[in-house]
Amino acid sequence: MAEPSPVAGEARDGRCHHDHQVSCTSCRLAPLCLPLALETGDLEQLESIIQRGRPLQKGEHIYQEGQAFTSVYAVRAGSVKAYRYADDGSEQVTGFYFPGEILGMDGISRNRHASSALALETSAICEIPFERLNELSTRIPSLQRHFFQLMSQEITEDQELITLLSKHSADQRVAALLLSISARNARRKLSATAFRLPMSRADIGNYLGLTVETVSRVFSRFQKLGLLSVDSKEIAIADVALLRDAASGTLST
Amino acid sequence: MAEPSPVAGEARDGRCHHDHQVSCTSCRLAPLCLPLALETGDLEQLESIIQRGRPLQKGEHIYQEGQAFTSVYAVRAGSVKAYRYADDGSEQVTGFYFPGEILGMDGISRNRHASSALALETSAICEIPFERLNELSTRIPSLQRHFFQLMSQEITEDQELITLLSKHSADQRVAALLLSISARNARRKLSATAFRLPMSRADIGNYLGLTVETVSRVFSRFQKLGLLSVDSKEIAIADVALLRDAASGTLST
DNA sequence: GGATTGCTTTGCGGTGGATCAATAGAGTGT
DNA sequence: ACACTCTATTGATCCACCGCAAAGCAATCC
Repeated sequence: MAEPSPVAGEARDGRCHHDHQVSCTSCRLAPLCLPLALETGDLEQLESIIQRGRPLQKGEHIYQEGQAFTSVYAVRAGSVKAYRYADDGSEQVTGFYFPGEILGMDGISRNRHASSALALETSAICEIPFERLNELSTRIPSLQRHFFQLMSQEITEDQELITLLSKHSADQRVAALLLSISARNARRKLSATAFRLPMSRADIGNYLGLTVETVSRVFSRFQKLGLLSVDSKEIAIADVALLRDAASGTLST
Repeated sequence: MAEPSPVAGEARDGRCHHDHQVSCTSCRLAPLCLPLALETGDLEQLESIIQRGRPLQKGEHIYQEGQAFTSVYAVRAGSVKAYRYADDGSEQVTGFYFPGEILGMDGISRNRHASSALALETSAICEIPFERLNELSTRIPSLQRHFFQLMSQEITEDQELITLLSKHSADQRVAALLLSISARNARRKLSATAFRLPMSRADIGNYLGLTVETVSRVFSRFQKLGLLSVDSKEIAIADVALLRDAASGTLST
């Protein structure tokens, strides 16, 4: 069976159709640009339904579990933590979102958000009303496809996290998170080796199924082994190769 | 902000638009019926793109990781295990699928299946070519919506598994899986208290992030405590309340 | 039937990460 | 500068689960 061709006209060089950088913050479409192929007219329509909200302060919620679902959201600047409550009332962090990423798609199935999301720092978030996106999608097939892909990607990422939680050691989990953040930084043309973690150790531990203490210990050990240098939330990856070894479990010491 | 109204004409009583039971196997649309509201003409169109494949034997693959993505699949009879490979080559079970459920949606994002799926027993699987579904969705808005919902549901379920793996003990994980299977049986009008597990202990352990031995020990303990009776793969839930306690971690002994 | 193979159960010792506790540091407001 | 609070680090102990090993049991094949 023949392989399906990639979406026609898909942007390939990390620029959107406005010829903006992926991480551009002036274009309202920024978070959607990368894999999107649209006619100019369609593009204007899409742009018109995206609402640019006021900046959110650290700790402010974008939406909360159980709230009526109306929109998905795109991060334009800052960072976001998504979490849900387990039956025992404890918090479970389900993901971190950085500029150019979409969140809130777990609310579609029941017309109600299945998780909460809050800003980890002062952030700019775009609101994309889902009903209008839905209508637009029926008229613009490539947009429909794009959203199917975004949701599918979310599924894939969740499954990767499942694998991480199910099979990997504390070292591997922390290494994998750092590499993931590093890669996402690179995608935004930012430094892949030095960055600031916007979330607390507690959030990291919660996300990775570890305690704060274990996360802290792993950071200390990694520093001692020369994989990276840690200054509270400032991380500098010193040896990517070793860090990859740590992530795959093949680190010697 | 007003709450979005539910999809107009949505089936509410567990019957599809052919007035079949949810679990009907004679209707090719069975796995899609429950939440679907379509005009008769649309229904025929949808039915015409769904392909009924030959029965799969136990162990046969529906698709494999890395294969070109062309279709999603609906289970009509039997059961399916989905799994992916971790970087170290070990297997990670990401889900079990029963009649009326859809799988393969993780392949959409990269036009390539992100996981493999195989029949756990002799099974009937419908193939739904995604390109044709895509076209159809642009013409039938409620179908588009329905597929968004299915994918969103997959995300929610993955996140529930993440919570399970991250925060819960072996007892809680096993109890949760049994309750999930029980609930899915009930949805198909089958017994919620007595059923046969189609998957091996190894699969269960792999899915839940536990070893075979631990799974086996938990089954034995649950039996000793009178929560259920276990005869290899035949499970009979003896005390649902206690099992729920076990799932929430409030089991006394 | 007997042998082979694969799956499940049970026992026992080891260990990675949780838990408890104490300290140190960073951030915030006065 | 101070006190106060929140977050991070480090140490010591403990336990749930893993890993190995052996035995029991079921299905399949010759």
